[in-house]
Order: sequence, then structure tokens, then C-alpha cells
Amino acid sequence: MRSRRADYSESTRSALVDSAVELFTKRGYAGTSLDEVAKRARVTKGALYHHFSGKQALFEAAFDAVEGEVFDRLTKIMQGPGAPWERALDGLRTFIKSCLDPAYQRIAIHEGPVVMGWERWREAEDHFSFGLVRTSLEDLVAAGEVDDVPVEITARLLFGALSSAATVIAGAEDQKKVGAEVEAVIIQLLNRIRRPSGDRAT
Amino acid sequence: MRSRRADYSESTRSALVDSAVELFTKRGYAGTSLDEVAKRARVTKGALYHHFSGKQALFEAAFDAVEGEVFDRLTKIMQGPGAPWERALDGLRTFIKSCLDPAYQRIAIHEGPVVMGWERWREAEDHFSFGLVRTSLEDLVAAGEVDDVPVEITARLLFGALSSAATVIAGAEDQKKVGAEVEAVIIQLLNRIRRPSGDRAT
DNA sequence: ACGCACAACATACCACGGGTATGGCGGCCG
DNA sequence: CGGCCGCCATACCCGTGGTATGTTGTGCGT
Repeated sequence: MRSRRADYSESTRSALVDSAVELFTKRGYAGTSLDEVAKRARVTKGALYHHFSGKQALFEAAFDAVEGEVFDRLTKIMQGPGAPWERALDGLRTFIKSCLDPAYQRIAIHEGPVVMGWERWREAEDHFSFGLVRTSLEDLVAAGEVDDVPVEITARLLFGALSSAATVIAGAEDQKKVGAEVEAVIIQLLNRIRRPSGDRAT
Repeated sequence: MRSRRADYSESTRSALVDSAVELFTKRGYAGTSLDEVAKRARVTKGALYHHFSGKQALFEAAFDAVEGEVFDRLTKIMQGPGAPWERALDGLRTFIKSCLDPAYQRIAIHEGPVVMGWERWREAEDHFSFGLVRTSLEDLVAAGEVDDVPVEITARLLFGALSSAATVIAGAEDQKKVGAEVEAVIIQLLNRIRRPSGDRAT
């Protein structure tokens, strides 16, 4: 039997995280005050400092929240049916779409490395979307779908390119159009590193 | 005849910028106080606010400084002798090296978009290193060295990949080794989008 | 040569926001 | 049912960005 207090506590905590995600997305980390976050969650700073050790910790909670959503969406696709190559392309499309979420964009991609510090951000990303990009690339190499590239490096480059792409799309007038262009360029690029089907390991 | 006062003024201004570059690089934008910057330049905050309208303006001055250096190095290579393809590869190598400068890394690449806002950062980058990447890619397309890719998008993707690469290299144990690996991957990739010599326009 | 005007700074001060210390209220456990 | 502790509110401190005002010396006109 879960206690009543635990429910309340969890509720206010998640309210704080939601509030944080919203405000960090709109005004950025430096631009949002903790009083504001607390107010929007209908509590005071005292409650905030009871649940989180400080502003950074609150940011990391918000980071985990937005990353978690994207992660869930992507893992569903990655574990779904279909050949490795098609799953990878599906994942690619979904990732680009996820990158259009302003919250993911600003919190996870842009301000994450700055606020958390790059080292910590990198560690966190390993368990989230970057980790998926890497393993998915590993799978492709293992299946013999692509040439034997250095996975770690290539994954980093790909992830960086995708992040930039997301930013470009988000800032574009016609997001649909630019999004399609980006997808085309990436897919064309991936096709170039794809092995001719005769050379693939089974 | 240049006035004495103008000399002094310019001197303290550049001292402030140097100090800002140093501190922003070491402790980041949020982590450095203006008093510190002023103290290291052996002036007070009053002088700082005489030369710059605020902390953001100071950051942009630091940004221009570090970007300017990289820009100068790169333009020299781009305008040098040699075939377009070789010049591009030279530029690539130099850019990767430049990205290893902690100041460029943190101020121009990481904190730039966050502090200045992405829109303004993008505009600024158009006149600096990103502009060079773009025009250099344009030249390659114009010379028929590579396939007719969408230049703007591809340049953004490439720039994003290179920035990530720089971060990875900077954070690696053996920078030389990882740097060489990155270079190899990129060059291999570029070779794949290169047209066979017979198809090139002269 | 002399003093005026203004650029180039210094000093003093304010406001705001992150962090902390302390107080109180209400469920849960003995 | 009584003390306890988790959950949260209130009050306060202080570092820091920004501002308003004072001071100095340089260049310029006369």
C-alpha cells in the first residue's frame, strides 16, 4: 500500500519538473527564476529545494524527462519489426521529428552541454538518444549493411549533424519542406556508405 | 596623427576582451563575473560598461575575437594555391585543428548559440567559419568536384558534424589519434560524394 | 597659455535571484 | 495518542549584473 504522503510528494515533484521543462524551454536556463518555476507549480521555493539540491539538479530532472520521452518513442521503433536498414531509416525519421520539439531542442541539445557541462551531458546522452544512434549504427555494421567504419566516431559525427539539422529545421519558415530536404540529404548520404547487397554478410 | 587617448582607450578595450576570452573559456559565461574580468584587465566595472553595453556585448566581442583568428587562418588557405579539392581538404584539416582551441570550442561553438541566441549566432557564423565552409562547398559544386547537393543544408550538416567532432577530440585522452580518425572518416565520406574525374566540368 | 568640454574611467548604490536557515503543519508509526 | 519526521513555507543573506553619479586628464579652441 503506497502511502498518501508519498503520492503528494511525487505529485508536487512532477509538477515542478513539468513547470521547469516549460519555462526552461521558453526562456532558457539563465532566463528563468526558481521562484517562477515554483509559482507555476503552485508551491514555494522551499518545496523546490526540498526535492532538488539546486537549479542544476532541477535542470537535470527536466533533461531526463524530455530525453525519456524521445527515448521511449525511438526504442519502440528500433525493437519493432523489419530489416535493420529500414528500421534505421524509420528511426532516423522519428529522431528528426523529435528534434522539432522545442523542449527537446533547447533543453537536451542546446543548453544541456552548457548547463550540465559537456562531460556529464555526454554520459547522460549515452543512455538516451545518442546511445540509440550508436547501437543502431553498430547493428548496421554487424549486419554488414554498411562498410566497417569506426562506430564511435561516426556516430558522434552523425549525431552532431542531426542535431544541427534539427536546429535548422526548427528555425526555418517552411519546416515541412526543409525537413524533407534534410531527410533526403541524409538518406542519400547513408545510401552511399551502404554496401552493395552482394557484399553483405548474412 | 592618432591621439593619445584613442591609444589608451583601444588598449584597455582589447585588454578587457582578452580577459573576457580567457575567463569565459575557463569558467564559462555564467561562471565569470564582470568584476573578475575588469580586475584581470586592471580596471573597474565602470570602464567595462563604458566600452560595452553589458555582459552580452562583452561576450560578443570575445566571440568576434576568437572567430576572427580562425577566420584569418582559414581564408589564407582558401585563397592559396592548389586545386579546389586539395584546398578544401587543407581547410578541413585546419578547421579541425582550430576547433581544438579551448577558447574557440567553448565560446564560439558551445556557449555562442546559448548566450547570443541561436538566431544571432547563426547570423554571426555566416560571416565567419560557417560562411567559409559553405562557400567552400559551393566552390566544389561549381567546379563539378562533387555531386549537385543542396549546399545550404549540406553545409549545415557538415558544420554540425565537424563541431561535434571537435568536441570529441578535445575531450579525448589521445587527441592526436582521435583527430586522425575523425579526419579519416570525414575524408572518406567526402570521397564518396566526389564525382569520378571523368564526369567533372572543367 | 589657459581653461573649457568631453571622453575615459572610478565609486557608490540598487535590485534581483540563487542559496540557506529556521519554523510549522500534518500524516504515519510505535 | 503522542512524539517524530517528512514535506513544505517564510525570512533572510549575499554575490552579481546593471545604473547613476563623481573625478581626472587629454585634446582643442581662442
